[in-house]
Amino acid sequence: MGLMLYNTLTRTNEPFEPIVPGKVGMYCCGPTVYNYAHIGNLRTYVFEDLLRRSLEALGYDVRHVMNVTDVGHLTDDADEGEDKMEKSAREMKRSVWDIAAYFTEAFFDDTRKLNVIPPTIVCRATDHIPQMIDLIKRLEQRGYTYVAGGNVYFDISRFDEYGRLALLDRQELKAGARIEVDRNKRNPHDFVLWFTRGKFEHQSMMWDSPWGRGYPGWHLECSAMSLHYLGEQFDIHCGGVDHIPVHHTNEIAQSEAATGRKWVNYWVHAEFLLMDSDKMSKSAGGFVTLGTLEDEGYEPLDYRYFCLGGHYRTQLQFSFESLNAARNARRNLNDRVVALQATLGGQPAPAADWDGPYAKAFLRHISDDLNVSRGVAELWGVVKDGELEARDKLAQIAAMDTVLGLRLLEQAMAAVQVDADVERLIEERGRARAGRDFARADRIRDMLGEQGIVLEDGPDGTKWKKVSRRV
RNA sequence: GGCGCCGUACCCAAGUGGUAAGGGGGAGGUCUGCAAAACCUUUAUUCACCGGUUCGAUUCCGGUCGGCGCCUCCA
Repeated sequence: MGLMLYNTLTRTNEPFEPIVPGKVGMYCCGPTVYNYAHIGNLRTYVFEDLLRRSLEALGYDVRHVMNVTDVGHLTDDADEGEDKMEKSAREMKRSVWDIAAYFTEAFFDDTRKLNVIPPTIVCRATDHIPQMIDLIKRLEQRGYTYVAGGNVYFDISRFDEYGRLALLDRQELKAGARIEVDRNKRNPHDFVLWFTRGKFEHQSMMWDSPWGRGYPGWHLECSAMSLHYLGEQFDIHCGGVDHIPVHHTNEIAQSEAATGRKWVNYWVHAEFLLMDSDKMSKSAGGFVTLGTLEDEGYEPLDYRYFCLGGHYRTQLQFSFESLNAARNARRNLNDRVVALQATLGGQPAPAADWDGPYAKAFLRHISDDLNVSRGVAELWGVVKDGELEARDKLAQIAAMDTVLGLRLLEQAMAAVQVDADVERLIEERGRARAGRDFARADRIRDMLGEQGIVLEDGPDGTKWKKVSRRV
């Protein structure tokens, strides 16, 4: 069954056809490492992970490239703003390099906790300055640049297709609506490819270039690195919707001007997470991180499950009430999968089976522009099915979870690891109950409860299971 | 001002030109020393509002009201 993907370039759902059969080149805009990622940022990375896992489930060999922006990102783009890295470094009294290393690590800690598969290649902007300089040279040779006030600019008037992705030609742009127009620019939408020294004081990350010592413009790195790692044409480029009008628009201009050909086939954008009917903003401060959630007693995968509840192209309303619902749902799900695994009596979890009816339906929904909430409904369907054998259920669950990434089987296997001491205590409690020594029986149950072992007395005797800690 | 998106039960959230997935929460029941769990049942005659097209619209079109995003920091 073919994958349909919504392509921002055409604003329609299109059948996905890779350039090379069976292989997918995918570039995702990564974090700017001057602060922790907030959960809104993280939603996008969970979405990208979902896309990657879906492609793999459909049999594609995915080359997933993600950048880490560790330089040259201004608080505004008007040649006036402060460099975010420098600002953060000053505030934390550390070097920009330390800041970058620290927050890069923090970012990957978060994504690992969210069970996001690491990209095939992670590339740092500062490791690819030569590629960026080469790209500017190519643009210069083809006549797409001009130098003004010490900076090298991209001249959008030379690129006819400029703004197609964002439908900019259909907009009456209010240039300078929010910031001062850079007087060096011939067109308000021209953007800087290379900044030279002297623009800002105390700029510590600088490199030599044909245009003077300085540093690259923000958009340049994504073009330079994606061209470097994925070639002059590749399949998918992802990012948040906020990147459509400027960042991705400029990336397209740079890349296609340099190569003279179409660059990316499918542009796929994730919508925002909203906080109190407002988008969550990193720069505005007061944002919620994964650490905040953990401090509140949530597990990272609760947040992943929460993200899976909505479609990636619709704004998702965050609230602790909703996150609670997600946590409860995931606990129920985990408990049920543990119960299924327990019936296998210590045998390993069955291998993923995509041929079952639920798994098939799941894949059909996922293929429909990643309709994951519908997919999750199929997961519940198989879990609650009254006819299927536990083994069949688990095999289909295993298949679906390769896409959902909820670690369902791993947790189930861990939970059913029988601890001899626990078994012994249960037997002891059984004897106490038989002797109607309920005080002693309850004491044992409480003790086990503290270890996350829950007992359930039923007609067939006492069952027990390990559950996630109830906070 | 321009461009784009959205408005579904108590909450989150899918979806379709032919009569509303799923989860959470709530309610009732079975079971039980108690509890928990499990299981069963139940929870939108209705999809912001008003018109239009249609045999039929929540789904298409127009308008109104409300919300959100973008228009050079943002995932």
